[in-house]
Amino acid sequence: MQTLSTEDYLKAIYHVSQSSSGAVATTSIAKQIGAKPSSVTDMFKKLSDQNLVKYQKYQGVSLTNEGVKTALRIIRKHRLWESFLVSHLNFNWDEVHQVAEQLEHIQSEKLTNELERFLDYPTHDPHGDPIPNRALFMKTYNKILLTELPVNKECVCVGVKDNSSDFLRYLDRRQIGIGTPLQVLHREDFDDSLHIQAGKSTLMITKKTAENIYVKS
Amino acid sequence: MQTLSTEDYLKAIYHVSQSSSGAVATTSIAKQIGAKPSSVTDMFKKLSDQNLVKYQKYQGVSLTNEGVKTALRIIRKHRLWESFLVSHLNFNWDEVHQVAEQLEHIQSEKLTNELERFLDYPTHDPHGDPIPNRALFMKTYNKILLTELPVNKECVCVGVKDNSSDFLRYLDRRQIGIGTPLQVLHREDFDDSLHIQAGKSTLMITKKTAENIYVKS
DNA sequence: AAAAAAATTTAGACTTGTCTAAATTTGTTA
DNA sequence: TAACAAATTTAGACAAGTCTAAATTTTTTT
Repeated sequence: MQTLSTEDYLKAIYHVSQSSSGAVATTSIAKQIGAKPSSVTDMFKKLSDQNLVKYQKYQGVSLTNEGVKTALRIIRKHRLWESFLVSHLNFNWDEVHQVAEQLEHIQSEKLTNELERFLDYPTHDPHGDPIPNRALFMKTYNKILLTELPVNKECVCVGVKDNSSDFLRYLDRRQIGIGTPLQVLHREDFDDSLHIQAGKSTLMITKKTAENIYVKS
Repeated sequence: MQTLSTEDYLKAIYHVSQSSSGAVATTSIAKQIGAKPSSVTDMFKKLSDQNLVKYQKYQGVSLTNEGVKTALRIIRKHRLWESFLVSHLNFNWDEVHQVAEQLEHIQSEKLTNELERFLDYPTHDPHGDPIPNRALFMKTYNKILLTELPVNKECVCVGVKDNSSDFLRYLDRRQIGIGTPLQVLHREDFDDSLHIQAGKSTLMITKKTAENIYVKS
């Protein structure tokens, strides 16, 4: 049974370890959590005492099996709640994160499993991220960034890298969402901007936009 | 913006003040919260500093208007979540309390209001307790204890006084729930036990049971 | 490889909410 | 109404989680 704080740390460590290789550094967690590095060191020690991370002074941490499981349980709840908020409570995909950050800490296996059933066992959340099932297994498809897609190849938007409200609302205005069919019509060599087909409309997006959109073909 | 703990105290003070008159005593809150009286005194001072209660040393507390509002906002969330758990997530009425105790602290007006809409503006929770609406107003009907009902008068079960699992599961086994039509067929003078009609079956209940069932006629 | 910079840890302090034990106030009873 | 009992408060301590400032280790640069 974890405290709110340890759960936040485990989740942060999991996310950082996913997007970089090797041990997770003190500073990266400090940034993610919004705490000072000294506080992070303190917490690393506590997590280590509980065998949730492997910690060596000055060398960062890595999650143990138990730590991974705990992190995935929280991520599972987070993404199930996000799905619920969007599908039944009229939240937009840029509004759900803050509330899900709270809901992910609710302790009740029955609640989580019943929520999953109620939502009909969703495999991905509103941002396209995979939802761990009861056994904490999740289906990841072979997604690539839109920048890596060959010109004229058809694909479908399956997720985003940047989850900021600014970006998500921008996509909303461009009518791009999870499931939208996309196709690169032309890549401009000058500034790497792309002319794309998005659903029924054609539009221009910058390189920065394209490298924050995941697609599968 | 309150902490988990202050919210628990405000709710406890509200509940105790509803079931007794005058100021709320330190000990009664200590019992309700499961803390020592000295801790309660500390918290009374903090709540008083925030103008959520009126506190006079050795004289207990009473909620200010702001304190009542805060308590009702928590109770509103608690009862909405209980309703959700029972109506959509297959929880029984004796299982919801513990989870709702956690969910009631989630901070998001949009969430609360959308949940209320999703549930179609329920006026009472699974135990028959009234749910404050957005304006924190709640409809209380003129309920009486089953012990006070005249023999042969028809009525409907609208709530329970004791919310323990033991009692609620007992009622489940007897097939008595919110909305069940009840009628006292005979009151036994010897031990105050009652023969009642509950829905389609007749059964005997003790005085103790009858004085924990609310009905309206 | 020495010096400088960056990252990390330690030490000591603070806040919140809790506790125990002792002191004080209120109430109850003889 | 004096003495006792019960309720309440105070004083001092503790745990969790955080911070700042200083010390230490690692990494990078010259």
